[in-house]
Amino acid sequence: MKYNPNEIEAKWQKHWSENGTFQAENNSDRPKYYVLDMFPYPSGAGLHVGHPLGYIASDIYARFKRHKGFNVLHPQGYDSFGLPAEQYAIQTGQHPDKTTKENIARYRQQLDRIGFSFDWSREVRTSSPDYYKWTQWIFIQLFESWYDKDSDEARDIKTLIMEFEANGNSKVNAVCDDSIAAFSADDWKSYTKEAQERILLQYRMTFLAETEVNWCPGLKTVLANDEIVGGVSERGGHPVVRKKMTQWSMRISAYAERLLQGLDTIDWTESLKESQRNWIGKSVGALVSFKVKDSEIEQDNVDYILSGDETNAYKIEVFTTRPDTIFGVTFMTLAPEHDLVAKITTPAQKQAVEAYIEATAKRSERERMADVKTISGVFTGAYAEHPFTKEPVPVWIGDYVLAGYGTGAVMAVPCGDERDYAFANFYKGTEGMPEIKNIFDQDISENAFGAKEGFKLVDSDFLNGMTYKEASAKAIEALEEIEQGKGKINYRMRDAVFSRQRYWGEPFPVYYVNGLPQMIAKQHLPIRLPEVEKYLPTDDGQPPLGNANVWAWDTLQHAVVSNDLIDHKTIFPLELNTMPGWAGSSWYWLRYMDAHNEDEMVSKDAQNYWQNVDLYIGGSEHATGHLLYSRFWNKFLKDRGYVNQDEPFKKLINQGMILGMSALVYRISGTNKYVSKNLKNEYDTEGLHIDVSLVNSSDEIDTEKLREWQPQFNNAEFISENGKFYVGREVEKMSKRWYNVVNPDDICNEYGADTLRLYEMFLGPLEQAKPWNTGGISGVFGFLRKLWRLYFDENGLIVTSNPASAEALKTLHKTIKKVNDDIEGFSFNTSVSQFMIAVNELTAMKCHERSILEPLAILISPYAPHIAEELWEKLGHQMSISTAAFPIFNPEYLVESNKEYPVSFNGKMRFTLNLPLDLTKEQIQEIVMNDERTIKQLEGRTPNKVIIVPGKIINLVG
RNA sequence: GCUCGGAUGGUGAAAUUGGUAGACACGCUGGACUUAAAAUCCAGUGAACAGCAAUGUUCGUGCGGGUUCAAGUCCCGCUCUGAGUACCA
Repeated sequence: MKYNPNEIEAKWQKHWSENGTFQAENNSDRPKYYVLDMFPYPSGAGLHVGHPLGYIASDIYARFKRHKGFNVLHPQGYDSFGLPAEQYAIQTGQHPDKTTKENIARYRQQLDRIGFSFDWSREVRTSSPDYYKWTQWIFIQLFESWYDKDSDEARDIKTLIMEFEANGNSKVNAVCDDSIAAFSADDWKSYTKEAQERILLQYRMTFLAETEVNWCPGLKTVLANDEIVGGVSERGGHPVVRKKMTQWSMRISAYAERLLQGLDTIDWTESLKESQRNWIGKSVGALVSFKVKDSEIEQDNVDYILSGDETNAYKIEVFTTRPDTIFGVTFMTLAPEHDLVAKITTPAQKQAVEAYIEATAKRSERERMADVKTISGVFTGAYAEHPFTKEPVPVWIGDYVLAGYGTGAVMAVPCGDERDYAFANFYKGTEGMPEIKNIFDQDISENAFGAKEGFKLVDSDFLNGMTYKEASAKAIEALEEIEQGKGKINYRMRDAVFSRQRYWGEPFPVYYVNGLPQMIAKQHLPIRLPEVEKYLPTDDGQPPLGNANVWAWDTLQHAVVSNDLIDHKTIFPLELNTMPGWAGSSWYWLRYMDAHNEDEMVSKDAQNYWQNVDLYIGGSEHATGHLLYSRFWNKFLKDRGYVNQDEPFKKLINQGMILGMSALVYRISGTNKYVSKNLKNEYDTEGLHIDVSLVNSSDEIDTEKLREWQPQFNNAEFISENGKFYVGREVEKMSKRWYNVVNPDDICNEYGADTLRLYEMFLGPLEQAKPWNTGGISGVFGFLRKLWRLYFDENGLIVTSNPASAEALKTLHKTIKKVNDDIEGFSFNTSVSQFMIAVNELTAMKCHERSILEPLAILISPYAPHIAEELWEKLGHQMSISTAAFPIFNPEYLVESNKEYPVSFNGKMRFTLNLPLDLTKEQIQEIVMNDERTIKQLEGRTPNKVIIVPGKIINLVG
């Protein structure tokens, strides 16, 4: 009987599917284990061999845990809202739902061929109304919550209303908009309902606000910070500009500290945690307020006056991480967009300041980023007052200060900050730029002294002689005393914009009454995406949902009705934006626990049982997007009592990317002649990508096939070497564009899924990026055939019930140990090696004993489940091998009586010596010293020292 | 610039708490089987030198130092490279 992968794989895939072999139980006595893959976006291109890498690893782990007696949840689904389907719809007019479903069908087919043990009965799709109903519901929960800093958690908005009714907002310590006016309980009660709603909107966890957003004109939508890479959109590479728009926002900043602290409790790679730490960007320092000299009181600008302060001047608030350097302040710089600029600029400087602001506004974000070297700024003519010395401090504007970080203003201390130093030197000698104040006992003639240690403060009044730590604390204390500052922790992470001007996303369950958002009650969800004729924004710049004709909310019928009926009395317009791509992916792991629950996002029972994800495998590109938002939503849902775990993903592993091996032919420039790779340097050539499937394993191509591949090669002339034509190879990302995509279906057809699975694991460590190279696949395929031949010959099963030899038992137990440890350590490549070693050894022993081959089949089944099932069945078992217990390692079989000792002289290994392990050091030394090879090596010398580590090595020194 | 990884044969890569560097596989070379090829099987394969050979010697884990009886592994200083991030006050 021959090993025929295609036949047995189809058979077992059908069997698993029909029998629901991998369906997880929600109420089981067995311990639970939750293994999750990052669910795919079903693109039109289908899967390439890189996609399954992480899925294979997680599948091995899931199957291993089943063998270990766990009730394993290993689900899969689709992140099926997204821009590509929408853009395809714009081009072709096809409904994104249709193309998405087609793509999903193709993905499913490809996934099924690889033999994953997914529980498909729990499949989720973010674009399915059954699912996004709950995404909408979570949004409503966020709207109905506020963040209480005192209890450090999100709470029901009703508790806030009760507090307002009882005490006004004076005692409320909330994460909310800046500059909320104070009001008393009586004030609150006197406000109209509308005014109250406007105030509440400033406290809600998700809120509507006019915010400066990243607007991408090319995509006609706003983008989140994590969707922008190097100043351009991640998708499409379009430029991005700043623009003010009214948008939904998420108060993720409320969770900054908890998101940071939580990292210490989870088992993720250090680099991933570091990315999140950077993104959160905590800095500890102080808020300092500087009075602007000679400025007139203007009560309409109360925003800029510290509450409780009666002075009648403008104040510039700055954030600094170096309050210790307060006496080094030489000037101040405001961002050009800062609101105070227009108010404090002197008439003499007005023209210059306005010209500068105009010039910076014109420069795109990208230009500003690309060009960080150029120093520019303008003096406003105004002076602020130093809080302690009362000396005048000139106020400048400059685009090195960002409006979006801190307060948009800095106190410039050139002696301690490179940027301030460069700015001061650039404008040295011009009006408004004084001499640099040096408050360090250090030389700053060449560079600023940026370090936080290794100095003593001088010329700093009451801070003299102190270190960074002492002086910072003292300065903050003194600032608090004069009410001109306080200690402050600042986070770089901004609140997340949650509105997108797109069609293919979750609609908001929101309608507007007098411009104020109203939530639609839970029982009327989901609010389904309306049909539109065009998927583009409307002519007057409304998002695509502006094209919908039936997109109004009838508050009496509780139904979506035609826009014509809008009367602003009982029928109101619905929200036109949709939710961003990360909405649906920020809670999907919870839905798998209870995928068909129509009444709840997830039942308490299901959530209590499954808790959170034990192992999550996916790409590192989601470090600051999906993985941060998911942690945020999870913590929010925990605060509100819907989940019981602080963190969604206990352990996380990033699989490395599988890269493509592009093939290039070299064209002699300006001709239609092509030269074989090794001749390319003799000509002036340019490389052209050709399809990798035309190339054999020796990088050789059949030029006739190339002629047929694309018309440009029809009449080409090929200059070969020794009758062969070679292509060049280059490692690049797998992409249609480079013709280097390898489809897993092709590998399954030729070798089978088990070979694909083993080979992807054998390629190297899971986390490492690696190029796809089919060169080594024959070795893995050969291994499976060799494995098969331990069980079968041409005539059938050859397994015996004879007792196993000690040698065979040793091989088996060595393998049990290694494979068990490797899977637990996610070192899948090395266990494939161990399987090969085991099969090579057993073949050499002619071992066909059931007592060896049965456990061996179980060991291999997580990796190569189809062949393992087939062997298991042929060995006479009725139940799926996935129900078999993992073999138990017995160290007794590995006990050795002897050790092949390496004998070294001065650390260099010269020969080995086989000795019983129970010898004492003295006995070993005696034998070694009397060995003729030792005598020869020593040439009559006596070693100074003899190192003997029993069971390890022998080393003679001297 | 900052942060976190990585560097080992022709190739992908192994190497527990420091203890025989290169497991396993690909490729290559030679051989067996075959009319031939494919497939399969067997042997060899880090480099250099010496030897008919068995074998021996030297070098060898990016570079330069150090600790140690012993370093791919630990420490110090570099180079290159991948990824993330960036005027963050």
